Amino acid sequence: MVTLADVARRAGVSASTVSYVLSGKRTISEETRRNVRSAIEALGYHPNAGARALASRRSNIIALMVPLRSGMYVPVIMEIAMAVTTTAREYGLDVLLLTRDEGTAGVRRIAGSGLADGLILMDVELDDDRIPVLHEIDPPAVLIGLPTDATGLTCIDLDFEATGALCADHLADLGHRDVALIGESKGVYRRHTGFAARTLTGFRAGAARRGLRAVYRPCEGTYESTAGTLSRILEERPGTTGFVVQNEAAIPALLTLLRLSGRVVPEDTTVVAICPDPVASQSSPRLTSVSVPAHEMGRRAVELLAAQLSGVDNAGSTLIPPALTVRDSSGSVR
Amino acid sequence: MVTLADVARRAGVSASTVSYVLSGKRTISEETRRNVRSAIEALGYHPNAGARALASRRSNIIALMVPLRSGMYVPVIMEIAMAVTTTAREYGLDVLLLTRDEGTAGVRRIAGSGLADGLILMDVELDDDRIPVLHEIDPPAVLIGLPTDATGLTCIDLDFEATGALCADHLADLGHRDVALIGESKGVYRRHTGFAARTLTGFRAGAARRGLRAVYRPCEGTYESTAGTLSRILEERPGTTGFVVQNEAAIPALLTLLRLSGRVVPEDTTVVAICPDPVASQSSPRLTSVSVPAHEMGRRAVELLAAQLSGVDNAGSTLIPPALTVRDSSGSVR
DNA sequence: ATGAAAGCGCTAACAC
DNA sequence: GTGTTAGCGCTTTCAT
Repeated sequence: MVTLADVARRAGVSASTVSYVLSGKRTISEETRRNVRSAIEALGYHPNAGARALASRRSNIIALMVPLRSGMYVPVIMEIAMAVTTTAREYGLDVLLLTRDEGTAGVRRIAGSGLADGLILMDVELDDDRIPVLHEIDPPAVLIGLPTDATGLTCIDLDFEATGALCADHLADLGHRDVALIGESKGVYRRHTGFAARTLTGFRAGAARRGLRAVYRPCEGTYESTAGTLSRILEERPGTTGFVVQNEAAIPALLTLLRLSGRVVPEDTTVVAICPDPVASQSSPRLTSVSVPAHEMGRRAVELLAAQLSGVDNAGSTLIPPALTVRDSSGSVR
Repeated sequence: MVTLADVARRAGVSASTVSYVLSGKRTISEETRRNVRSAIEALGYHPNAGARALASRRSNIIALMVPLRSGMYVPVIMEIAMAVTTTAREYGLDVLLLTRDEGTAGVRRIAGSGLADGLILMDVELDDDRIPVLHEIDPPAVLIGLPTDATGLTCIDLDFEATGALCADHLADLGHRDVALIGESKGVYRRHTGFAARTLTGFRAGAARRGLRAVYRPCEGTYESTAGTLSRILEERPGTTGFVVQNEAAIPALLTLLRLSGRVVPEDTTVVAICPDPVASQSSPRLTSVSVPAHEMGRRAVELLAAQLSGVDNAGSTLIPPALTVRDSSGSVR
């Protein structure tokens, strides 16, 4: 193994000089820098991560805690994780992958061991059990999602309440009177996952404000459950012409079922999806949608965490305003 | 910060004793163990990861390199990543997430810095540029996928060649004569990704053996491209009644398109998918499929890597035999 | 602009 | 069964 001492010897300088060339925390003469650089190159030196972490009390690793339950908005999770990883590298950070099922013990373990310098938590519930632990040990952390009490925490999320309202407004603008929200699976609401609950709240409020009759049904996302969800909505309100779907797994099934039931999108039925853009534009017809800006959320979470690591206190919630893109599934009602 | 010395002082023993209680590498009296354990508990001690890595030359971290290109068989990647992470924890290992775009430099960086003790590489191409680096620096590593030359490497993958043949056999058994493989996007083949190429080889060989006429078309997975792919297949071979789909993104579109073209699955057309089980059983109709055992691949990759970390040389390729599950999309031709 | 040296918190001989 | 101690490879004062 090549050590810093090896590099120093070869470059004819002291160990500390090599260290300072690497960190840039001291002014180094051009010549020395060149010598050191070429010694590093020649020897194929890589600083030892453990030694560096021990001496500097910084691992340059951040932990990302992702939901374990597979099947839950997988594309969104994946895109966030990729955005976090690539952005982290731009800050010289690596990403440690933790699953949500490590729970509070995971947060304690990571913070306590110094394995990571900070955490990014996904799948945040309204009353998340990890939050008391964050207050207790107070590590640098960013939540992707918005809990009920975000006091003292740094959060970033799409403004799902505004998203729900925006969807209702769009349907109202098109003249729809009876609208329905096809939501995530029951389990998601039971766990009081923030985004689902907030979307529903916003949708109901928006619908009420615009005088729409709104119904809501959770949906597991399978073909059968989507069929059940849809038929119950149409039983209860046969005149429903506007649909908002928040469960991307249900999208293909919903479109097929509407077709089979003789409803034509967008001529007599409008569908608005809440999902990543690629999902919306790869459907047929291409769906009007509010984009879940997964990449941006991941990137900004890292930026916020990196700021904390350099001493900035950025507690507070950032809610990304929703943007609705009209595609080929929006039709107006005469 | 609580250190091992703090624990030792409180328990009235030496530092090494605490260390040995933790590692179990020495026999410790019941009483001492109890004292140490309760001191650890009382102080909320967590061993410092950096110090431990430095002293033991083991980080207890493994690196997982995943494809960056989003949209590529995302559910499979995600399921593998989750299986890797949970299995790793059972071995006391943490997982560092790297993206494929760090390439060979990433492999060098991780191995050189001692950040991770070993690597699991996904998205392995037939002639992968990371392989020479693996041979050069020879870190513990497992490839998920099968390159052309796997000499000296530990690989695990589904036996995609047998998978292709199995699909052809299933269609032949049902009496189909004209069959088609709807594959991954062109980019996947251009990059010589192993699994796609091997499936095609196996499918062609199997079809030839059984006297089937087989066509193959890549497919981007969008609705439009699936429509194009399907219509070109039917132009070329209007009598095609058996389809194998390897691109899970194309599945909903394919089913819709077949329906629109008046073909009824499984009455006059059979569809076999190569995808994770949940995808197959959530489609309508539920699809006959060869399961991509993502969870098993992730778990076994970690097991193989953990074995290497404890000194076992397990170079060689493990090909998981494919299993075909008949569901509601298989129909026989009279 | 550079060096010398004291740790960082742990592991693993080496003692007894 | 337990203690003593010498590092692991780096960062960072303190000197000059």
